[in-house]
Amino acid sequence: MSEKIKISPIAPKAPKSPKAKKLPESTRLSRDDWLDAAFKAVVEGGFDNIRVLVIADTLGVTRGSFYWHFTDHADLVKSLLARWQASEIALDQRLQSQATDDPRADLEQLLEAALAHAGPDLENIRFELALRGLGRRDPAVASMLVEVDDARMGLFEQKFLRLTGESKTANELAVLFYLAIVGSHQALSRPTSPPQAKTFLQGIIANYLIHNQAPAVP
Amino acid sequence: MSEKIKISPIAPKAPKSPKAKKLPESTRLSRDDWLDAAFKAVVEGGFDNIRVLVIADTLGVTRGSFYWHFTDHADLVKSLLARWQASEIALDQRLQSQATDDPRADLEQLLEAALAHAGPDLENIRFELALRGLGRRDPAVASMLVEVDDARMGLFEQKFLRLTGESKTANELAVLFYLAIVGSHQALSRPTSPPQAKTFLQGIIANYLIHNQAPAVP
DNA sequence: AACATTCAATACACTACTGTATTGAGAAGA
DNA sequence: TCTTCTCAATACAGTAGTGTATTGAATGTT
Repeated sequence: MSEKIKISPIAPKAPKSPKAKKLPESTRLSRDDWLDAAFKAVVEGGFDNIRVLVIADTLGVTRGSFYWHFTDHADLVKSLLARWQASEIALDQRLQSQATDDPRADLEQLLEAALAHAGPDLENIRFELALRGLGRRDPAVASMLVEVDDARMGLFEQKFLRLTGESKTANELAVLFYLAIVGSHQALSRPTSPPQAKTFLQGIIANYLIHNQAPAVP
Repeated sequence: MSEKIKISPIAPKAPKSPKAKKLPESTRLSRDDWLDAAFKAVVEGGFDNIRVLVIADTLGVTRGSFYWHFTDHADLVKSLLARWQASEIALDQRLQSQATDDPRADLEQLLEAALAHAGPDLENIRFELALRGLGRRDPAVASMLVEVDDARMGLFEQKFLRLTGESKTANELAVLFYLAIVGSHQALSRPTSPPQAKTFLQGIIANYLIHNQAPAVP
């Protein structure tokens, strides 16, 4: 073995960073704790903001912890993506199981889920937007997003079909519905967006696309 | 003066990178050349992908050139943003001056501009999405985007007002129109998006929001 | 030709990271 | 108690990037 190492730990004192944030009362960290912290990093600065050194600081530990829970940086990102996708699938299934006999009510609920799913500080929306950003450079991520989007579109289309009875317009309305939701995500994620913005956008979309209240124009 | 430097240029030979891309035939570089290269870097990998060392390589020069044209990295980014905003304002003014007496035709043109403005390989759309990503972390960028969005919304609203004659629905339709456009940007920027996707989305938006062809649902 | 400007190359100093190997401390079992 | 896991700290090595100071080569200018 190599003898190039001779560690003399002079003073293994308190954790050097006094700014350690919301550590769950000096417990050991789990893999999920790291994933949660990485999630927040993404929400705040996109996927390029996942830096294990920085996250370790915010968790109040050193990178020694990280490399025990994960093999490397890529492993962290991969796990984060997997966890998100799984939760997304679960949400879709939950929504599907909650279907009623009123397609309009169902669509309202889907809309509510898409916008209210935002979570505190719009975390989920911001994460998803960051994810779409990553998808623009990473084909694997892109195809994952296509899957998720297709699943959602499937739900939309199914409801609109029951509403219109006609396949083509159902598809078109579903597309428009999807575009409006994605657009809302962008709009809501703007730092200056007021709290009532969500209700406002939600109302417009429901009004025009679900309840078809578009004014008759000559 | 300090005597710590003693440079002995052994062999100042050919530009070390044989992969120098589309350099305009061994001319000296201008500030705009750097901005163009930075633009492409953003299109490909977002604003975090602006690295002067890397861009210098693709341009076939060293960073010595960069630090002549720009004071530092921040200067490059700032200039890039300024250039984009200026071109965006110019586009808006051009569109406004091309107004006809048919608000529907005008809206069609605005839609066309918003989607076809894409440019080769959807460069402009991808740049704008990256910009929105930056806006989520940088308040200054965010407010610049609000300005640009407001200007666009102003155009939309004006046209829809002439169409409906009623202020509230005009605003709502303009919002929906805007949401659909931003959503389209996301959809089109997906790597797997086929070329006819633009026409497809454009048709739906025009159909439902400009020509009001939504099917009557009981 | 002499000179000044413009742009680019080089060397150097520095920072911010990742990854690896090893050690250490505390909890859990035997 | 002794041992074994589990998790975290440390030291070290390496990479990728910024910024700065200086030199150098072309290209005008007079």
